[in-house]
Amino acid sequence: MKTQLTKLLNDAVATLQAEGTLPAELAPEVMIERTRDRAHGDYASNLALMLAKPARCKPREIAEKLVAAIDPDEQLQKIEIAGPGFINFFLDNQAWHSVIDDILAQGDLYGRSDYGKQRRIQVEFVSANPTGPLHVGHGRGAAYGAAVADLLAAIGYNVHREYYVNDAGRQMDILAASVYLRYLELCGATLTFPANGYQGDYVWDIAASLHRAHGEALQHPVEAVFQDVPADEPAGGDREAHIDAIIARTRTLLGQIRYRLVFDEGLNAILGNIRQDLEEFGVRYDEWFSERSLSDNRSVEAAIERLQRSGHVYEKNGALWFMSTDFGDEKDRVIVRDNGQSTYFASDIAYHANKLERGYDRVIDIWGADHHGYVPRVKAALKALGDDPDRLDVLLVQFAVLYRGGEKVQMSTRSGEFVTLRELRREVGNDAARFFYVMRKCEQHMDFDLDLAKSQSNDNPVYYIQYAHARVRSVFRQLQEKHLNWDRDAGSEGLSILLESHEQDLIISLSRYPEVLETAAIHHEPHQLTHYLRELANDFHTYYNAHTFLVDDTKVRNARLNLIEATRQVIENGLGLLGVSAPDTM
RNA sequence: GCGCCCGUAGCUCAGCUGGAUAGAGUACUGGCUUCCGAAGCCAGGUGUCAGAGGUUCGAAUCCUCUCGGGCGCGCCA
Repeated sequence: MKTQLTKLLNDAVATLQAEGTLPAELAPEVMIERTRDRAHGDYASNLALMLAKPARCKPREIAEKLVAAIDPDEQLQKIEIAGPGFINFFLDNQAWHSVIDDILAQGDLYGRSDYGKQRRIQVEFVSANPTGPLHVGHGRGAAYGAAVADLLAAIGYNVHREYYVNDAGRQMDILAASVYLRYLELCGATLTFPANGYQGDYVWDIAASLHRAHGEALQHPVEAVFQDVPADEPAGGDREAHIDAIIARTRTLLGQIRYRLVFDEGLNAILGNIRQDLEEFGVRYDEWFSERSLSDNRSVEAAIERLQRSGHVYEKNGALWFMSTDFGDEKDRVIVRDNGQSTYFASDIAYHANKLERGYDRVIDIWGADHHGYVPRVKAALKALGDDPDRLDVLLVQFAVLYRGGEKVQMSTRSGEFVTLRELRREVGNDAARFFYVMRKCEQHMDFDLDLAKSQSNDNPVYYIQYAHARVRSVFRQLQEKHLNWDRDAGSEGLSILLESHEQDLIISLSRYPEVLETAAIHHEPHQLTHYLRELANDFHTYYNAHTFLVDDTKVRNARLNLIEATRQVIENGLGLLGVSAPDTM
C-alpha cells in the first residue's frame, strides 16, 4: 500500500513537472508515513512541505495541485489536505481486510521479508570470559543479541551467530591457579587464598571434580607453590604480582601437560555451564570461536606482521606499539609486551581481521558499554590493515543494575558476589527475563527490580501479551465445547463485514507488523517489537471486551474467528522472535 | 582533565530517526461480568522534553555551550 501511494505521488509530481507547475529539476524523495491519529487518515505525506522551498510556493498550494494531479484509485476513499500542508490518505475500509488472509496463509512466515537479500551478517555477542558463570549483565547481552540476530534473519539476512571464547590469556591462568589452590585445599592443605583469585563457589566445584578424577596425583606441597612468591595485597604486597607468581609456580610444578589438565578442567566446566545456560535461555550459536586457536595457528603473529608492513607500528621501551592515533584513537596501543607476550588487543585485531576475511557483508559486535573505549582502536587496526572499518558495527549494551529490597546489588565476578543469569531465570522465568531485557533501548541504563520481577504480581507486560494469545486459544476451545465450527474459507469470504472500529484498529495493527519488524531489525531495536506487541495485545483485549466472537450469525462468527486467529498468529510470531513462549493457557 | 552514553509525567520508559495537540505502563480515583478467561475493558490529569543559544516552513529529535548522572581513559582481559 505504501509503495502504491508513493507511486501515485511520484506520478503526480511528474505530471506537474510536465505541465511546468513544478520545476523539472526537482527530484523529491516521497515520504509516506503511517498517521499517528486516525483523524489524519491512514497514511500521510509531507511532500508538499518538502517542495515548498525549492518550488518557491506555499505548501498548501502545492498540496492542492498535487492532490488534483493524483490518479484516482479504488482503494482510496478520500484525500485531504491538513495542517501546514500534509496530504492525508484515507483508505477504503476494506482495503485492509486482505491482511487477514495473508496472515492465515503465511502462518509463522508472516512478517518475514527478503529485505536483506540473504546478505551475510555476523553477530557476535555475550563472549563472556569463561572464568565464571554468566551473570545478569551478560543476560542482557544474550537476550539483546539473540533478538537482534533473529530480527535480522527474519528480514532476510543470512545471520551467523558467534561466541568468542576467551580461552587464552592471563584471566584464564588466574582461574587455573584458583582451581589448583582449591584442589590443594581439598587434598587437606591449608593456605591463604589470593585476593586476586576467583573466589566463587563454582571454583570449589571444579576443584572437586578435578579431585574426583585424579585423586591426589596432582598434589604439590603448599610451601612449594608459594615458594618465592611475593606478598599478597592484604599482607602489604601487590595482588597482581602475587597471583602472577603463583601462576608461574603452578606451571613449573605441574609441567606443561598437567597444567593444561587443570586449566582445561576449569575452562570446560565453565564453558559447558555457559553453553547450557544460553541453551536453556533459548540463545543459540552457529559457532564458538576459540581465541586460543588464533595463537595456535599463528593468526595473531600474522596480523601483527601485517600491521608492521602497514608502517604503523613502532618499538618503545621494549614493547611493540600500534600507532592507532594515526586513525583517530586517543593514544597508541601496545600489541606485544616487553616480555614478548602479545596483548589481548593483538588477539582482537587478528580476530576481527579473520571475521572480515570470512566475507561477511556486515559484522556486528555486541559489547558491554564498559568496553566502549575499545571501539576506536579496533576500527583503527582494521583501517591500518586496509580493511573497511565501516563493515563493523559495535553495539554497546548498558549494564542492568539490579535492585533488591530497594537497594542496588553490588556485583563483582572476582569476589563472587553476583547474581547469576541462572538464578534470575529460575526466579522470574525465561519468558519474563528475555522480554524485560529487550524492552529498553540497548544504550539505556536498565534498572532491574528483582523483587518486582520475582513477585507474581502482573505488572509484567509479557503476561499481558501472552494472555491475549491464551485468550484466543480459549475462544477456540469454547467453540468446540459449544459444538460450533470455524469455516476459515467462509470467514475469508465474509471479511468485508468487519467494519466495527475495534476491528478496524486491530486489522490496521496487524498490517503494521512487517514494517515494525523491518525497522526494529534495521536499527537493531528489538524494543520496538515489544512495544508493538503490547499495543497489539491491547487492541485485541479491547476488541474482546467490546464484542462477542461466538455469535449465532455464522458469517460474522467465521470472519471474527479469522481475525482473532490472525492476531494470535502475529503474537506468536512476534514473541517467538524475542524468545518468548506463546502459551495456550496461562 | 579528555572521550563516549544518558537526562521526557510522581516512578519505569516510548516517541516511527525533522512533522500535526509530546504518548504508554505503573501508581491514584470511579465504573464495567446472568454472555467466548476480570491476569481484561472504559473514564478521569499530570509536563520549563535538564537549561541557554543556533540551524528552518517546523526541533524532544540536528549543531554549540552549561548543568546533572553513568561508563571508559593499563605493557588487564
